[in-house]
Amino acid sequence: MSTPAGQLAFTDPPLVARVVPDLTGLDKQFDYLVPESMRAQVTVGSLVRVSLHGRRVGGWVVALGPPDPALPVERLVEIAKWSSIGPSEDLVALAAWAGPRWGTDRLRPYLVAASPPTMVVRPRQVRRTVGVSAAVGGSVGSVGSEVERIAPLTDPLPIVVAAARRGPALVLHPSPAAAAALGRRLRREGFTVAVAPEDWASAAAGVDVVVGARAAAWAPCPDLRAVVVLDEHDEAYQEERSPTWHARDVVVERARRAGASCVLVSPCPTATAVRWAGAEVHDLPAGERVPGWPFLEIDDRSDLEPWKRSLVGSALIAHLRDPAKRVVCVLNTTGRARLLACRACRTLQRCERCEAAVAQHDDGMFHCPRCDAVRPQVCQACGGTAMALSKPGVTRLREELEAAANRPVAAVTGATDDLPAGDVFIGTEAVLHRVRGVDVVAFLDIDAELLAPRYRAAEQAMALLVRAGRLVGPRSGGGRVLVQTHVPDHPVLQAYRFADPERLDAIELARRRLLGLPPFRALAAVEGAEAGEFAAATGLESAPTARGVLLRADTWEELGRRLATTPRPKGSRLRVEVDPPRA
DNA sequence: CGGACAAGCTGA
DNA sequence: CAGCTTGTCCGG
Repeated sequence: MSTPAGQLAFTDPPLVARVVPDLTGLDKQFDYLVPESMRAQVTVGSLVRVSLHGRRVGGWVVALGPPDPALPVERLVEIAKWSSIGPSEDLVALAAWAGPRWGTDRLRPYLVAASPPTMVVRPRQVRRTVGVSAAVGGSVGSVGSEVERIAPLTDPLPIVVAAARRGPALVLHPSPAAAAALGRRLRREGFTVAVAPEDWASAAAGVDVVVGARAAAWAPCPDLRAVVVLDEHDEAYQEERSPTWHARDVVVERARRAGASCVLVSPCPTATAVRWAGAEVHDLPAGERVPGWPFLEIDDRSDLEPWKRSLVGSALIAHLRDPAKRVVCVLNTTGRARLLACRACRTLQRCERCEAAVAQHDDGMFHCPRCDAVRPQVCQACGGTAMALSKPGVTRLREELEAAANRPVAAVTGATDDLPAGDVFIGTEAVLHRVRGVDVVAFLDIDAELLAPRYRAAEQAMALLVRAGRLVGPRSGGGRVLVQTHVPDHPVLQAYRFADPERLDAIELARRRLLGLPPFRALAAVEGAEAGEFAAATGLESAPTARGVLLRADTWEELGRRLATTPRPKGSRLRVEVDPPRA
């Protein structure tokens, strides 16, 4: 095995590794010499330690090859240590694709997601039970790329099992806990399963199914044959920090490169998914579809005069007064009120410093959402102290609901630790993640979601209604979702009511195409003091927004490439969000 | 990222 | 001009 070092130095050409250091804010790659003793271990993707500028840092090998002619071998330092196996070569290549796709030239965020949580010396061998089917003709492109539109209450297990039978499969679920539970069910079906990220070593060795949440889009899965994305519409699939990569888009590309099938499953697939699938959007037959959709009760309040618009309507009161019912009320306005007017002089209350409309928090004080100024509840025009709450929040509504219900009502916010006792709750949409065993979920102001000034508003509202529907269960069980609305004919409400979300596809795609929105064109939000300057330098179509600039291009590739290659203004702290969820 | 070194401010 | 802060550069 060991040969005199002197001989090798003459016979073996030097091998150079290009290394991405694991340092945030250093988006550069460096070349290192691979020592003879490490040649068997160091591969593309390996986690190594190298000395950089006098200190030891971890990093990833992203390429191996002969020395760069511009950089003589004598100037290179040897890799100090091989630490762990890492992402496979094809995942390193996928990371290189993802960089510009989400507007960056950094590989690190993706390599982190693709790496084991703890060092792995060798894959942990687990036997596969399913034979690897022959690769599909060697041609690149997905086989069986489709959207499966199931009902909110339909069990997706048969779709996952079918994929797992096809060969090594990667299955994503938006929630880590649900992904782990799905893993247990698949084991009971007889498959070998690795749950990402904890079973990274088994996944790398090869199992029947790798299952996990968003980051599992980057989990190892050798010989990948099938990909399944469950609840494709869920926003948890998009990384909230920059780069804002989306797990669905990552696995769609991954499947395409591997020649694997890819199935996106959802009761309300996004416009992106529907356009991607083209003709391959499959629906359940009506007989199976309708029972899987919860009952939607629409409280049409469009005939009420604006000043009579209490957010506690008669349909809701009827449910509240039924002591047998557990009711959850959803309102996405926190604090006491988001908009207030003086009862005496009718002046809308604004910030004295910056003129923005002030909100009233739980402490009763007026807080400016823009400049954070605080002042007591006194009208800036006439000194009056009585206020009309034009846009009341959770705190104020809790009192009103309690009066209407004649029983205790608990407010549940993101900050609430333990779920309070009782059978009536009010909170922002976070409450839907906290409470279970519910008879009625009531959206006090669904219009705020349906008509929100965000291009994905309709799809996001539908997702919210689906989540609520899963909480109340099937129509046969008596559960119901109640919406109070001034737009009872809104396509989202009608689609839900008739268990027929297919009708939304054409409407949504036409609107997106007309307005030049994804999936037809590409969008990015840039925020920060230098956003305007940077936007101009990209040469892209730009429009100012409240917090910065919105950039547009015809394709994600062009948008991302310009964002990645345009130099940032000197000490700029820019926030770049490709496909911003709140735009 | 974090160390090295240079340029700028303070105090006598 | 020492002593310190703040900024810019750079790493293989």
